Amino acid sequence: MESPLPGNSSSDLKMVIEGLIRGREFTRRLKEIINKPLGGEVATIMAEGLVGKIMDSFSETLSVINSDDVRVVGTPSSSPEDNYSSGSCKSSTLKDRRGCYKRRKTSETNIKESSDLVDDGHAWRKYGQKQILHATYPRHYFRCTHKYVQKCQASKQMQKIQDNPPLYRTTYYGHHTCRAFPRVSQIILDSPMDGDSNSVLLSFDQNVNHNYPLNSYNNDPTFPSIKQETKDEVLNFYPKIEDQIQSSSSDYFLPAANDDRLTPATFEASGSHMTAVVLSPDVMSSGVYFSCTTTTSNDNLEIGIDFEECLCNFEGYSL
DNA sequence: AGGATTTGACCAAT
DNA sequence: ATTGGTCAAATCCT
Repeated sequence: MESPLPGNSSSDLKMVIEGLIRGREFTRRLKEIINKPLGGEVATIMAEGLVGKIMDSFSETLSVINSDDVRVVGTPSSSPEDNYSSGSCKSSTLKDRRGCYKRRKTSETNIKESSDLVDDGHAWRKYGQKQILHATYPRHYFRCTHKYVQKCQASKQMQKIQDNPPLYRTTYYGHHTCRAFPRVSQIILDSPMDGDSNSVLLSFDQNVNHNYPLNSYNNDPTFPSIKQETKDEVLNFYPKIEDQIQSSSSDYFLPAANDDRLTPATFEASGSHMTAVVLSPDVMSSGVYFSCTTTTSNDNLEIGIDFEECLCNFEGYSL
């Protein structure tokens, strides 16, 4: 099998996986402590220590990911264009281009299944829907909103594969080459890199709902439609983003190397439950992300960090 | 009015 | 011939 990480050393991948495994182990221990009814002060101290270790694992892994263009899953391809067969589009007039397209060949994919439609942080534009043979539910086709403005080739397909309980399959194709960051409200991440594991501050706007609202003119009631990005949501975090898009600057949006404070993240909040998905800008198109869930109840704060998602993306690849 | 979604048509792959 | 992926006009929403 060819290396899953072209342009990236296997030692880096190994470090990422080890960091994730470490994090998972720390999380497991933390869960044990939390589940004990009477932990006392000792348990609190132990829990705090584990949280610190978990955050360290996050930071170390993110720094590795940030330092290189990690590609995680699928079959490597030399360029986005290589994902498509050569089309036979000869006419240049708009009207004559109808039906003229480059059909996707076997390309780099990342398949994800989940029971709910979690916003992956990218701006998608739906361009088609198709009833697939022997499938109960139609398949929905999405392309990156910035496909034409920034020539971003990323696309995805979403399909409901089960109703009760609901299960959705999302297949990602290609990488995001666009410079627009995932939708964020307002994020202040006081980096744990300074060693103070308790100094993580997450600030977000509760009014922004990143879940998928039902669209009134979506003809498929079983499939919620994607929330469209708003200009304000992007500008909140990168005030000059619009100017940069127009000037085609290539560097402005990139956070400084290894600067975790600028790592983009998305948040979902419902009731007392909040999920933060932190993405590395270099790999967010690869579907690599860390999921940190916090649940607040009265005076208690529970923190769970889900490394399973990350590890799943690395499964099947040998170092 | 501008932008996003819907949906039938078109085309390539099988 | 059939099927899946994409295009683009029509439609809808903000």
